[in-house]
Amino acid sequence: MNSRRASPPAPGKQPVPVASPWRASRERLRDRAVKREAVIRAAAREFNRKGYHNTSLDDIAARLEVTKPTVYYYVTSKEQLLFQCFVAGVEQIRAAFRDVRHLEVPARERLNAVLRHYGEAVASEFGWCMVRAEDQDLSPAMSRHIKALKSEIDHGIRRLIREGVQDGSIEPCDPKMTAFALAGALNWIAHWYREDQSLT
Amino acid sequence: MNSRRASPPAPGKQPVPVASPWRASRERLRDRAVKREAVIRAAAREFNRKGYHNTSLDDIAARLEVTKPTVYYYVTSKEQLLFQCFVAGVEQIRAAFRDVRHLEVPARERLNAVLRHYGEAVASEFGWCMVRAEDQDLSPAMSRHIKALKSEIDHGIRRLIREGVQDGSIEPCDPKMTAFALAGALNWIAHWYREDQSLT
DNA sequence: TAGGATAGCTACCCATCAGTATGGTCGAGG
DNA sequence: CCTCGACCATACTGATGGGTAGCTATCCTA
Repeated sequence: MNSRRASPPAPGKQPVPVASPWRASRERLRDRAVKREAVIRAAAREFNRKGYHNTSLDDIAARLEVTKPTVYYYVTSKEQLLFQCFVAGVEQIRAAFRDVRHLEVPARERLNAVLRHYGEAVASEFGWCMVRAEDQDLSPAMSRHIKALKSEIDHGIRRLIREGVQDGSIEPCDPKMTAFALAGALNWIAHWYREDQSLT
Repeated sequence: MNSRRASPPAPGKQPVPVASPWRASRERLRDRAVKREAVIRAAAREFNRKGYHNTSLDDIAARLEVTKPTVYYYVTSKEQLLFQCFVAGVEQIRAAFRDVRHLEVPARERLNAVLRHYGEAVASEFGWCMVRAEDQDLSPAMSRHIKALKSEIDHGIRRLIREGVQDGSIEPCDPKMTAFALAGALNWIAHWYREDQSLT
């Protein structure tokens, strides 16, 4: 459909507002990590736009103005690409938990802070990969890894709810179900990522 | 991977607990509609288990102990299959709205009834197709159709919330955001469809 | 009992796409 | 200069899977 192939004589006119660490072969950066991260971000953007299965590695490569083998130079498989996007998204939430851990405020406020970061992470470009990525698309090993990360976050929320109930800042409720409902409501944000309203 | 091909001499030993309207060629039913519905249900089950893109039409056919062209005898494409699953799921929720419309109880109770049916629909075998089906997987025409159906349900929930706020059975809130949160929390059920607890 | 309609199967086509073999280019160190 | 290695492109493979052509079997009707 869309013309790929960014040949040097004809640079094309693709809608690529995102800066690519490659640009011209002259100014190639040496830094592997930077480029690898750029690959993952580009993959997340494309997955976000078209879905995992509707995105080919050629698409991702074209978005970066390189070719598929270049992508494979930085990641080993498409599956790993999705996995890395997932981890990047989850890491934002884990960071939120760490930031809040040492605060000396009621659990209710800590929960609010975590949920706000949670919502922002879900609304970010990695949000799709976290929420809509099916574990069926991943190998059993990676699926287990992801389940563990998700479970860690879930239990973190439950713990904050329990603490909130204990210190009185949250009215009594079932932590398990409440955590499910909260996570569900926030995850749902990833389905209408259009505006950036923040709420809690 | 898995052996398909249900040849007449060797019926195989697939785990097919679900009754198939075909069984043996001797007792073939005449009823097109029944079989068509069976195809859609089988598709929904497989999509639910393995995801849309990880399910081939051969898988669905094998589950019914028929072959792929037979499936195509009842539906025109895989896309239409997903669409039909979607419609079947949404129809359950629309029915809930119709059932409740004429009740003479506070809006809060009507909302609760609708949400309960909503949750049950999401937890059903069509739940996945409603919640996790990406509109990217469908043609623009079908995508519009689905968006319209979703929007209808969303506005139905908002209307109930507004009415509840007016008659005092629901505390004041932003109907739009509240509807989003409720739908999100319930849709999230489709991600851990394991137990059948009911809650509101 | 011929003929048509229904319903299903075997065998195939072909587009897509993940992943790779191979070779070329550029910069740095000898 | 001249190689070595990092980096990237061209061009391929191989498999999967959506969709189809065409044959066959059964049943209903005239």
